[in-house]
Amino acid sequence: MVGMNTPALTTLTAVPEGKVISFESIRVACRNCTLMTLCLPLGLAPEDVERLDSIVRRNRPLHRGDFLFQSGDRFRSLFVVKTGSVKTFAQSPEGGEQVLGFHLPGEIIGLDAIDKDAHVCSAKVLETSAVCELPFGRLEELSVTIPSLQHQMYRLLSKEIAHETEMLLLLGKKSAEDRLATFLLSLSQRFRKRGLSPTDFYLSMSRHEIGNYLGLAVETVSRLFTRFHEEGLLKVDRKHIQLTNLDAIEAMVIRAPVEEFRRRIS
Amino acid sequence: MVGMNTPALTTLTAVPEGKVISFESIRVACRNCTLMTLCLPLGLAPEDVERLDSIVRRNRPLHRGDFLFQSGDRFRSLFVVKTGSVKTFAQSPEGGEQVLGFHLPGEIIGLDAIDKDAHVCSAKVLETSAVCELPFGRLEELSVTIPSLQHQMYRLLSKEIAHETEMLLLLGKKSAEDRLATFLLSLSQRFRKRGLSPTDFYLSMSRHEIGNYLGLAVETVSRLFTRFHEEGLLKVDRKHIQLTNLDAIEAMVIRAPVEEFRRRIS
DNA sequence: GGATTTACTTGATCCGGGTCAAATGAAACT
DNA sequence: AGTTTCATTTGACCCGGATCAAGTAAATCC
Repeated sequence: MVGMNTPALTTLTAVPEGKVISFESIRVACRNCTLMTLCLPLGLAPEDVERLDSIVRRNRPLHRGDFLFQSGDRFRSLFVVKTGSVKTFAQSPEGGEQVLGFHLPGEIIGLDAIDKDAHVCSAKVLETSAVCELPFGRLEELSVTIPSLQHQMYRLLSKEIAHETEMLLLLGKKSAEDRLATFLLSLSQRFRKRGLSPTDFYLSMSRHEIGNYLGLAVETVSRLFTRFHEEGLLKVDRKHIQLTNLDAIEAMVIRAPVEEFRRRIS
Repeated sequence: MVGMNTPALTTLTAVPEGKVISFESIRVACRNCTLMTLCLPLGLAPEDVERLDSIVRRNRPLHRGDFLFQSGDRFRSLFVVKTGSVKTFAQSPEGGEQVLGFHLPGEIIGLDAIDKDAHVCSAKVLETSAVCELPFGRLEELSVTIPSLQHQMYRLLSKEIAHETEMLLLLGKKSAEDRLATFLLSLSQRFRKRGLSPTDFYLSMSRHEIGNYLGLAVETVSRLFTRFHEEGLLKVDRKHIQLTNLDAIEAMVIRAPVEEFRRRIS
């Protein structure tokens, strides 16, 4: 109980469980944040980063199972994952749940709540995580006076749309195999951007959550991991993943749907 | 060749094919536009609507097959459908194509291009349509000086994210039957908002395009239309649809995934 | 440490919907 | 009007992945 927490995705955190994190350690300014290029400040002048910095709230670390917000909550703030990981999901009245995304450090959560001024999905912490809170009212005020911040906000929102479009393509067209490969490749690339190993990492989410996210049954996910392992694409041990043939996985994702193609030669 | 064009979705347009539309007829100000509550001006003061109006470009009508833009094009403007309909789609190098959406009057296209400053999908006109063009640079300048416009832009972008999230849910979880029902219900509701019949309309897109959009084979779409017809849910004649039992279709969409539920009682 | 619970894996079976093939029907072309 | 072309429908068949059913292994609880 005193040891390190699950290593899942937390190479950046590595926080002893049970101890309260020193507030000093997380009270760093945006300017010093390793996520600076991933997060909002991208493309802002130093003085504007300072102003943005002044509205950021750095809350104490959250633990597995904690909610950032729940569907229906009044929308007050955007959240940026600082360390750890968070999943977002929509739930239907009957309890059915659709995982919408897994969010790594530097990624922003809550953009879908601006329109209705209420959260339309829930966000749950997957492992001990630190999260920055950006009160949206303040952010909006600020963006009125900082055109480049406004521009970044537009870009951010637009990027989210483009990203969801990719997911639509994934769920609409690709096979189970393609989906898992795409998922693993996405994680790999995101880890790389964060200076972590793109080939050796821990999953902070369960097989069930992966399946739900990809529109697959748990059993299918499990079988695919086994098959990928047998085919030498990766090594799996519980939540520990090593991508031993990243090229093959990339190739698997790249080669696009061939249906139309085949129709044209015949 | 001289008669009315296909009635598909064009109850608002009804433009004689071959004749150039009088520019006067489309050169109405946003303030008089029937789409005002659907489009950007929502929540803007009259004087701000005027300013917005001044940057809107009203191009001559486009015809079936015309592109608003193609994937890879430099991003310059957002587009608002004024009359008619437009589809957006992403294409993979091999020619595979994924329909991303069908856009009706008042709906905005191109929001996913802001981030990369280039279009990431293509937009093709499905029937004779009028489209307003909003040069994004101008729009951004304007939104710096009009906080409420900025707010509307954030809302708009956020709404698009929330909408795509719903599509993810659809593609990730639901059956073919649910998908088509959801699609028809969505059209119905959008027609209602535009003052058109929610139960009697023409489809401007082909079965193939519907199937592609919903992640289904053409044959499946066709069979479902037949089955829905047999079950008395609707009448189909070519592209003409009459929803004769809207309640049943709604019920079909509402009842959420029950898998988890069943697991819990056992 | 042993018991219970929960997560994951593996095998067997089934079915929704994709694929293939062909017929029919509209629309466009000559 | 007759031909070509493309869209849609319908039928037959098949397969990927869901579902059902155990079995196994971790993690959690006493």
